[in-house]
Amino acid sequence: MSSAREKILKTASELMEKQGYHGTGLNEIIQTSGAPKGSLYYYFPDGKEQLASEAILQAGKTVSDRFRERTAAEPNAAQAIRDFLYMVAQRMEETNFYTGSTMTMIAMETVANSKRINQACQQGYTILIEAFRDKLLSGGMDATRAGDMAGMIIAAVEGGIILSRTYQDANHLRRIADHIFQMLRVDKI
Amino acid sequence: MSSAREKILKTASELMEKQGYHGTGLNEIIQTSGAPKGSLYYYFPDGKEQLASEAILQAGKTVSDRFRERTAAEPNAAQAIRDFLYMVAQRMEETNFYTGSTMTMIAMETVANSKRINQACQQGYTILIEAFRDKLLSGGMDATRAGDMAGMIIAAVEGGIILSRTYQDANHLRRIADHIFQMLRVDKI
DNA sequence: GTCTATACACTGATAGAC
DNA sequence: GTCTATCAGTGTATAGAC
Repeated sequence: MSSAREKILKTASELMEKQGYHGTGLNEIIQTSGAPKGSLYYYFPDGKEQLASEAILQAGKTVSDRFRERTAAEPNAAQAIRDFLYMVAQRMEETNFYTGSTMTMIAMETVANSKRINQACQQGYTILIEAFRDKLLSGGMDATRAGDMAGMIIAAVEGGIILSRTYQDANHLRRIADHIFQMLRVDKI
Repeated sequence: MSSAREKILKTASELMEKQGYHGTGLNEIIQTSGAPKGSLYYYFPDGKEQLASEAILQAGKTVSDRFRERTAAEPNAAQAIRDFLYMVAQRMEETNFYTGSTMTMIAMETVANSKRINQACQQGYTILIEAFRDKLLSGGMDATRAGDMAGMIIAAVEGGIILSRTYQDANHLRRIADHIFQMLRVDKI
């Protein structure tokens, strides 16, 4: 895998997470990444749409992989999920609330315009929901409820990230995490 | 209140709800609204930033007013909230999932760039959360829990709107609504 | 209050040399 | 693979006539 390609993709992901799809220019991506300008359309012949699609998919995979890693050691699913969300909250604080959800913004911005990006967002969310669902399954929750709850959790967390980012206060997300924890304790998993 | 000013504000609100802040141009707003072009900077001397700030505040007020109206007749708070959210879900279906949250996208896009817009978003969310909190209070919930639950509900609903919009399926939001209903039934309000 | 015209930066994208 | 130069279009914003 080429280094220039990786740098461009990583920078695009970070900038779009902070400023959104339309708020991030290709020139800005090139300058920030330090990658050679001629490389952009060489590695991403379909331009910005392709770049965003790949950035979203990568972001979804990265988060779900990280979730699986960080929660592997904790068999208590409720506890594991809360711990992970607290980690996300702390990361938001450490990054001036610019991080948290690469997908949310791009998903909202581009529904009306790009089928391709929309499909990438759907895949990204699906991967993420599956990771949470699997953790609930491993805790002994039945399949139907696990799928339902995983979707619920992702929705609440996305909302919590939005509020935390808007109010610049990660405690909104932490309260969501606590609530999810209480909710899951009922299932004794 | 001038008609041209209102038309510009309304159109800006609708377009930004669909395409986001950076995805919506001032020329597009003028053309779509049919308002005279010379009026934009006459009524909004601070340009796009002012326009977005006012659009957000108005959107927050509109939604919270509508919530208070539609839920006034139903004394059961849990039922009232669910009914309202089902109405939002139906409206999303009727508008090709372009509606649902004027604030979310703009809030996320502009945190890094505009203090003014960010404050408008905070106010908008606060107004909205208060409307839900008041309904819970009127149902007999104690103040601390009502404030907490209102924030939780808004977060879950925002997340539900994001998923519904991304997957083009309003049932994501309806499932959230059902879950909130179950959750509130525990409080017997 | 509304009009036209326009300034100037920046956008995504392409061409052709090396 | 990477470079430079450049395209046409659009972005926000302003000036000055009416």
